[in-house]
Amino acid sequence: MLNVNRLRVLREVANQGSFSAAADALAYTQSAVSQQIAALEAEVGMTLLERRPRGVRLTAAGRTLVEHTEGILARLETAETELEELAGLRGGALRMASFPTAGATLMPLAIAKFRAKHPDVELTLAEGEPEEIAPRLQAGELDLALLFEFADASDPLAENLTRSESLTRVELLEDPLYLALPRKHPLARRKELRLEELHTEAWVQTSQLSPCATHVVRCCHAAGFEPNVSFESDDYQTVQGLVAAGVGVAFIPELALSVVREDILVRALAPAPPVRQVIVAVPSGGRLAPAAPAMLQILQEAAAGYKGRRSY
Amino acid sequence: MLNVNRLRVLREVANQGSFSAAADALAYTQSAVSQQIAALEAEVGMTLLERRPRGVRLTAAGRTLVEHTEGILARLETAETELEELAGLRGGALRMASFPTAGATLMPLAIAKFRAKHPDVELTLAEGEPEEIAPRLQAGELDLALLFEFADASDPLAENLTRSESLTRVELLEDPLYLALPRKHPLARRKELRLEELHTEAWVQTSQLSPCATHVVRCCHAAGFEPNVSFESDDYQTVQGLVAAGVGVAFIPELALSVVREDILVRALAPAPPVRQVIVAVPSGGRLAPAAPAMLQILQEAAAGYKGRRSY
DNA sequence: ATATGCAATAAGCTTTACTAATGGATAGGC
DNA sequence: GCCTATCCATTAGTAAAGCTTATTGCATAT
Repeated sequence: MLNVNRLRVLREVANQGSFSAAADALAYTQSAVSQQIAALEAEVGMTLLERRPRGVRLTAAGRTLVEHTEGILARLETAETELEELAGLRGGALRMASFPTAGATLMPLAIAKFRAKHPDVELTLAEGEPEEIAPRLQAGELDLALLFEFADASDPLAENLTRSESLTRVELLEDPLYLALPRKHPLARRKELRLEELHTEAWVQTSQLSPCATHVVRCCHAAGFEPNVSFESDDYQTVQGLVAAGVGVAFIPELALSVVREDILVRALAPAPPVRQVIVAVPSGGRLAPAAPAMLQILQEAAAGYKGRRSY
Repeated sequence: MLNVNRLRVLREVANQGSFSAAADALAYTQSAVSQQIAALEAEVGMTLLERRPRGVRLTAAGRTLVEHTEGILARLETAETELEELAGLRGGALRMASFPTAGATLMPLAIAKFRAKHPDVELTLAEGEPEEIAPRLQAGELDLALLFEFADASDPLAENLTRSESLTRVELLEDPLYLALPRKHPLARRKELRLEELHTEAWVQTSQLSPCATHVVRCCHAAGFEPNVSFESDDYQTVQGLVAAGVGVAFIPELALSVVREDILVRALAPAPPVRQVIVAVPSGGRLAPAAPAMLQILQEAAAGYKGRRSY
């Protein structure tokens, strides 16, 4: 049986008029295209493309094959479309919310992917802290939420979520916290730091009662000191600015480190860094939005792209 | 894009009613089928088959997909058929000839494969020694011939073939010669033998003037002795019988060893075994039969299956 | 209870398919 | 006429896909 993916390559070459252009269009290398076409020609035992100085042209055999390829690919698309209709991904909406950091990193990626795959589902995204979002999900105002919680802590939100019968939680990603220091800080030359070594520092934090701030304080207590909080901001770009200005040091989660200012340094905490668990929550059972599983899958793929790329 | 081969697996499962049966039909293992279906279901994000105690049944989504699959595969076949028509493999005939050993081994395999792929080409096969066949090919009585020649020798046939403008030769396979001994022969315990050690033996050979016999004699001369030929037969089953009966020892090419009698032993010759080169000859250029390239390709595949399975 | 038929999973290996790097041919600029 | 840009082919190395073997688990029939 002819390999349909190779046929798709052939069609692209025919459309573009050259191997190189087809390679660009398919996000392949020219070599890959050349090899696929060579394999296809070997398979059918004839030349499909006439090589000419400024590209290629279809032979009679090639033309025949491309015509059928159009039909085959069209039919494949029809099949996919029908499946989407069955799955309810044709029309409808998906109301989402996420905590701010993910809203700036994971979600845009996932939304772009989802749009490409299911252009007819209307997506909306709200931002908010976990403690605001969870109730709205339970109330049916949202279809899918991106939350976080601290695994070790007796986090009341986490308790609520795990117990709740009406919500399903899926662990998406572990987001470790790193320490941000001014570039000139004396401890900055070390690759790893122990929390105890920072007991004399001034701290920049997220706002007083937020789970992140609470957790930072708890960590410091565990390390035997009370953090001296000099400033608070819920925007990690601001936090980076404050650290750079020498106002203090700060914990910043990896997801908020997609952009790191030149004038600060990021260091891992030894032995084990504190971690916040990023989770997706959706209503259980019947109240699950048709598009939710598809979005969940895409989120998991996007999250996989974030794993194992810690550079600090 | 959905993977068409997976769709084909799905269709087979739907037709057969169970993974295991589909696996048999496709010459896969049950595991492979299970994995392909699992991958397909992950891809579309829904269950395609309902698992039931005595096999599986299609879900609505599965049914949709199978219907389109039928169309897609049908179109693929149409494409292949049209290509065959273009290549002239629709109708027409291919007149072949081969030397006897290949006629009993390689050719049946190749013919079966070719028939499956191009059922409308009428195949004929004659048997004969290279020296009879080559002239008939040149005369246009044949479209494709399987010959052999001895590489080291100043083989007049080989000379003729390489020089001839009207024939194209393709090297197909190297067919090494082994030594056959009666099971009780004193030298039989050794794994490899040197030709010199056999100068006192009686020999069973192919008929006097055949290229094989000539070559054996030449080898013996090179090893410094004149073989004492006690018997001649052109049928290697007969040769095996004569060796078993203790009439003498014999050279037998690997291709003739697909069946080896229990009461003889086969040994390799050290340091390098004599080899006969199996080649395919076809008329050059315009006189090439349309079906010849396809058959050549199939022969090469069949020959690849013979390589590297020497067990002696 | 046990055997049987079927699917899922794990681990290992082979094959396929891609990338990167390089070579060779041809047309067009200068 | 030579240089250079533009293409395709080829080779080697690597990552991913796909297959096999072996094992497990489940449900029904004996």
